[in-house]
Amino acid sequence: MSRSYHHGALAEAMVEQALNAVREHGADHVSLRAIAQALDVSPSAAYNHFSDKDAVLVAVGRCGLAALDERMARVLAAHPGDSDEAARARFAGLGRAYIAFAVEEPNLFRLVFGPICAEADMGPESSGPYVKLVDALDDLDTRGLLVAGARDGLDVIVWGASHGIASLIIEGYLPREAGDALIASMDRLALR
Amino acid sequence: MSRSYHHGALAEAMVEQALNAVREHGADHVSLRAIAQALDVSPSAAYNHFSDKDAVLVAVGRCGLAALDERMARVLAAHPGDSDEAARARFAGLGRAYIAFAVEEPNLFRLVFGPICAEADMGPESSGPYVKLVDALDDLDTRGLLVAGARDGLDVIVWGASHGIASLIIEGYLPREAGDALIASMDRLALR
DNA sequence: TGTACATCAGTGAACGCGCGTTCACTGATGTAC
DNA sequence: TGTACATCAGTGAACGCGCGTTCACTGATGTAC
Repeated sequence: MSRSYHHGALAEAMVEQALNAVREHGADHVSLRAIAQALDVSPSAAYNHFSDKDAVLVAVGRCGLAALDERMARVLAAHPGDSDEAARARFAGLGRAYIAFAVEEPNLFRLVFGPICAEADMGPESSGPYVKLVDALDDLDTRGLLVAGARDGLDVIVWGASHGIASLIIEGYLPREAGDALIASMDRLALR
Repeated sequence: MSRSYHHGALAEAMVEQALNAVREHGADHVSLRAIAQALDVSPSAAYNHFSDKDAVLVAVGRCGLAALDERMARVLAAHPGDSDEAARARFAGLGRAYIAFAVEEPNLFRLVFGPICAEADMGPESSGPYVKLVDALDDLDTRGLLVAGARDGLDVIVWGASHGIASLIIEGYLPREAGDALIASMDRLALR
């Protein structure tokens, strides 16, 4: 009960608090002061752990990216096995997971793929999600499930299309169903 | 020279000034006061013409959307005619124009497709760019240039992929060449 | 076990800022007779 | 053609705000001897 002078894990607590604030209000409307206040800590306490506000947001972005990666990992785990069917399911599931993440956590999605995190070399190309997509496509290709000649550049199309449709959905330009339509169309165009 | 009391066309001038500010610094870093100052006008003058700041930004967004539409119209005009080749060139050109707009005017692109303009029912689905894409795809389809069964849902894929890749390029997650790669891959997958 | 001291992680007051917006006002313009 | 008046489009001062960040400080903790 007694609040000790030293918080003990302020850095983690601030990131967690900031994460919730971002999820709810978007990264643009998060302030260090509000986070500090929510944690009953002085506004300047953050500076013992972070160089500035953006550093906190980047940490939040890392959490967001990890959450996306975890969703994708869960999908892979849900469709194990060596069969062609499982390989197809993994591919479709990854796309759905990406879009679901955007729809369910739009503010986090915007932060993760927005300018603040982009500047922090936090690129998804070098991390989990992209690697999982590449692996899934390679798997399909190895199994001869891709249309002839389709593999080349397919990463970029699939990522781009998923990302674009996710963005357009969360801004209200496309209906939610566009996500499923995309998966179906990609299957039809690239898989045999 | 003599600055008259009445500006004469303040609304247009503010939008133009705001447009330049958005292009240069991004919509997030534009302030009404700075715009007013640049036009040698009091900070409150804007309120005779706009209900609030967002109204100015929406007007800027409309300009941005018009600029995108004009680019696309220019591409169509550059490839006139009834031949299959022209139809393919129009389709590829539209995609390239979309991505070029994003790359050359990233801040405008972000504003046009961002939350502020999305709230203002300024959707591109109901306006020039999207209609041009649909027409180009219908044209290809009529000519029998699409892979069998590909037309359905293709608008969404193509728009989504273009939008996603454009976004990922301007945030630095994909290289510029990804745009051309996308066009090539879409041709390969959907056209015959 | 006790003590001196360095370091860590907080405090809280303040700086300095720019912002969107409101308000009472006034000069300029247009219109009706 | 001249005059009265309504309306339009500005002014400029002020309100009230929250923000990121700095700074000198101090209480708590850990370590060496």
